[in-house]
Amino acid sequence: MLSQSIEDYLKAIYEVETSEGKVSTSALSEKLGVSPASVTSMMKKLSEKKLITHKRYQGVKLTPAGRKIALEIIRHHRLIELYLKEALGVPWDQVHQEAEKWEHVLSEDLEDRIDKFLGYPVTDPHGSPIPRRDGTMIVRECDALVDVEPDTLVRVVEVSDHDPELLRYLGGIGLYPETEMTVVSKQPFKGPIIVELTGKEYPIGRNAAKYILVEKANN
Amino acid sequence: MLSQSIEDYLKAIYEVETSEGKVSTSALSEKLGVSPASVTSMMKKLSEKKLITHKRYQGVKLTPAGRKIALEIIRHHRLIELYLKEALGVPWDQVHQEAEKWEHVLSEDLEDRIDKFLGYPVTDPHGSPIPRRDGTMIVRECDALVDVEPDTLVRVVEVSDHDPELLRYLGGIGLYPETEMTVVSKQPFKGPIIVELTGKEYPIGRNAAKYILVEKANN
DNA sequence: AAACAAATTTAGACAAGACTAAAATATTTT
DNA sequence: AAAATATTTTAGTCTTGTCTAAATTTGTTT
Repeated sequence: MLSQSIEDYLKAIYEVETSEGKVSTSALSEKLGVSPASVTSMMKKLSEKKLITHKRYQGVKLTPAGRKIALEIIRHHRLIELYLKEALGVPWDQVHQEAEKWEHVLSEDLEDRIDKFLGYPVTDPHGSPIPRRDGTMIVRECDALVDVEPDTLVRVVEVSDHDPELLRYLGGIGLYPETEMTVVSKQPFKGPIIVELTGKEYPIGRNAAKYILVEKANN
Repeated sequence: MLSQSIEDYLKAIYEVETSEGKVSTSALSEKLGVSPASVTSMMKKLSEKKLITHKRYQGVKLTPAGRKIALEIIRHHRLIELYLKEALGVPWDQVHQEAEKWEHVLSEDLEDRIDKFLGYPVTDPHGSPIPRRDGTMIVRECDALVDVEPDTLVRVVEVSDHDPELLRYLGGIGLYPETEMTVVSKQPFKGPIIVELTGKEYPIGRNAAKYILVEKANN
């Protein structure tokens, strides 16, 4: 059995690996809220357990075994997020923090029951794909909203679940996965991006727009 | 925030206090599966936090603050047990171990949602009363099955949730809380107790019968 | 290419919570 | 009531996961 700490590190490594390619000590340090020194000492332990490969002063990489565990935890996390929303009506900005704790103590049996209850879902409430039990996961082509040219009709694919305040704002304007909207303009001087949905225009900050993934809608 | 360990100790102290009156180091040691020395050192910590009172070589007692926390954890535990059974169909012999882990990471908000979903229930799947949010709990008069005289019609009130095998046996013969049955006989030489329900007779070991609480049915 | 800055690792300390072995106290037996 | 036994506590150690401060390596300037 792996400790909650180890599971958290593996998950963080997976996420950094996916979003940035390279996994540096400082990236993990910031993501996990621990000191760089703590990260290094955990990296040593994970190397010994053959869950990652680590070259001193270069980054870190998951081994297949490490990746499998990371995906199991992420599967727990995302199933729980969706379950809490569907079964108990927890708002989408709150499901993340609840899942963050529960994911580490979910049994395989309960995982299967939840999966079945939800009808073997493919994405969580934020549009993130749910890894399958066998450790595979569907990857979709999509762009960050911040990179989309004005006058494009897009469909929201995924929204990062890490900032509850952003999620509340987006929920408030009706912006969810599957929502279609038009990018109206990008204000100059790093100003906000203006999108139009349900006939109204809303501003979305450049920084927030990095965390909203969209695909071009075939209009 | 209290550690999971501290919560487990407080819960164990509450349970021993309720079932045996005196709370000894050795009782906690056995219940928690840790050495007596570990118990003593934790007792020191809990005393400093004013959650228990501890007289050297005499036992230990919960303070009102300690009892409140113990009851909060037990409330979590029992709500979760019932929720898992009702919402996800987890069999009653498995809900305990799942709740044992989840109880420590359940938020107040989710606790309330589950409570509401279940219609503000009063007992868990084993018939144990669920403490209310304010720390009060209904106590019922009942006898251990092992102490009941033959030829009595009784109603099952509560069954201990600690032995999955016993629960599977009892479930198999249809013995649940609320079930009515007749104590037919007590076999000599510490032999089993014979009960009759749904027209059939079943043996129940003396030891198991200590953990089945019943009340006389007004027949 | 040397100097500076940034990132990473090492060294050493600490808190929590467990352990074993030995000492102290209670309890039971004779 | 003294001896024997059982229980509890103390003393000291270990592991996990964190920290700070200092040393090392890498990357970036000039």
